[in-house]
Amino acid sequence: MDVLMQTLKIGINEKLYIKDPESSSLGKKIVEESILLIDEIGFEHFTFKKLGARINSNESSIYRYFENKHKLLLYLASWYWGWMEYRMVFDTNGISDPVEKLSKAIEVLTQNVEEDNAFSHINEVVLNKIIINEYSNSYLVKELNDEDKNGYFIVCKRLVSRLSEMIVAVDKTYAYPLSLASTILEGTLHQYFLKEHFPMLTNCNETVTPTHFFTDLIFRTLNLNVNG
Amino acid sequence: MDVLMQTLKIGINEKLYIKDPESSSLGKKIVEESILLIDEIGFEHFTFKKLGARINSNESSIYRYFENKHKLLLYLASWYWGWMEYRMVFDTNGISDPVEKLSKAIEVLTQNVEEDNAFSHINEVVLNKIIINEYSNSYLVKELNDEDKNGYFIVCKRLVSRLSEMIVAVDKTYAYPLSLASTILEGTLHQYFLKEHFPMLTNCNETVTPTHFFTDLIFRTLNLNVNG
DNA sequence: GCAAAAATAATAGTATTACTATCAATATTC
DNA sequence: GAATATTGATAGTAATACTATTATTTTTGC
Repeated sequence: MDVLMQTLKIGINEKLYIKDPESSSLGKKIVEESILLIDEIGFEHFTFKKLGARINSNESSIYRYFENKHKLLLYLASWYWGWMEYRMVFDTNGISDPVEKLSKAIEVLTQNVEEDNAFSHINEVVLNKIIINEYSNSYLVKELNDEDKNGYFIVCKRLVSRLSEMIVAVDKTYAYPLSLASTILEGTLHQYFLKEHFPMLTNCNETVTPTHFFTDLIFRTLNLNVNG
Repeated sequence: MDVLMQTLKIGINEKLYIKDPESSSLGKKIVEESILLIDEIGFEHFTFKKLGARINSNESSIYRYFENKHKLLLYLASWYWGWMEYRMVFDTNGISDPVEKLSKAIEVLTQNVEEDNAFSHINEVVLNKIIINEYSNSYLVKELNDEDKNGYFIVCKRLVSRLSEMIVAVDKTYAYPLSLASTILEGTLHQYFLKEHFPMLTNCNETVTPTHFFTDLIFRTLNLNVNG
């Protein structure tokens, strides 16, 4: 990432926070350390009290940024998908061949996540671990009404439709571009999860990556030659 | 289901319960009504106290069957996958053509769930809804040690490897049979979830089913003619 | 049909969670 | 330097996720 990018900010639905955590150093610390703490003890055991103790702040101060821990997880997930979208768009921008473009998009979306220094208070590698392990905790929620859901998951929706459009650009006759796109995104998280926790349920390992599997899958499905 | 089947029982890892719920009428009622209550209020808000009130029994009595609500969900998930496995084996048994066999297996695993009268105290339709909405709550758990995990998820593992073998039988050269099998199972749940909650992220709807999508996907991937 | 054993119910109690409310102490800014 | 905003400390509440104890009911073995 070059210097131009140092003021980049991933836009997040304002309903997800009470006070924008990007607007103060306490807010950034809340986001930064919540990622690490959720990774360490799991979302279920994560509490604002524990986070407060960890950052030498107070439970009540954290509540002034986020309504509850669930909204905080939604915030982190939103950030993650916004970041993925930005990288996908950035890395495929300028590629005119639709096949090459789709191939690159799949690569960005399925490859192992690495640190991005453009966002110093967020550890993308650990955030990725959280998303793999806890993402479904964020959307499996009876509480959310439909209006809110649409707001919270708009990033995800945009990412799926972008990918779906790239699929259509490669094969106009394919009947299930949205389903294929959402399967790739969810399936990638799942393959990484299995690789870590139930390796006998996947062919992914140190040498075979989810990128190999999904690139092959997409190219076979859309009747293209594999050039992954 | 014919009369022969009336004594069928889906085998479940004994570590998942303290006292076998199939062994008493209270136990069966716990299982039966927990499915309905989890569906109604969501797993997060489900408590043994509420369940006790609903079945006119006592919180403490339920604790004698299940250690906690999480183990109960694992029990239900185990039952579900055991039941899916049994139906898949049953319905594909005797089909000798590998392509036809795989096709039938995909159909059983991806189609809309219907009531199975062989198991009177379990509402399979509602159980399926729970699995779609709450399944990942069961395996996203830092608590489980590896030994236990292997015990709890053995059914799932068996189902994935059976499906994977059917894939290999159709195409010995395909490099990712396990990943494809696990993607189908998880992906099916996800497509049903999207169809219900985020219809703009999937092509599945009233007429296009996950069975269509996945049958097409598998047959294209394994270079076969679609005959779904 | 009755005693012993097992299962269930009722009640109480504890530590933790997920907050809300209030007020005091610090920073910030104008 | 006063006014304002932010953060911290403390207390309090209702609900959750249990455990323990004892009472009551049901089952079973003879």
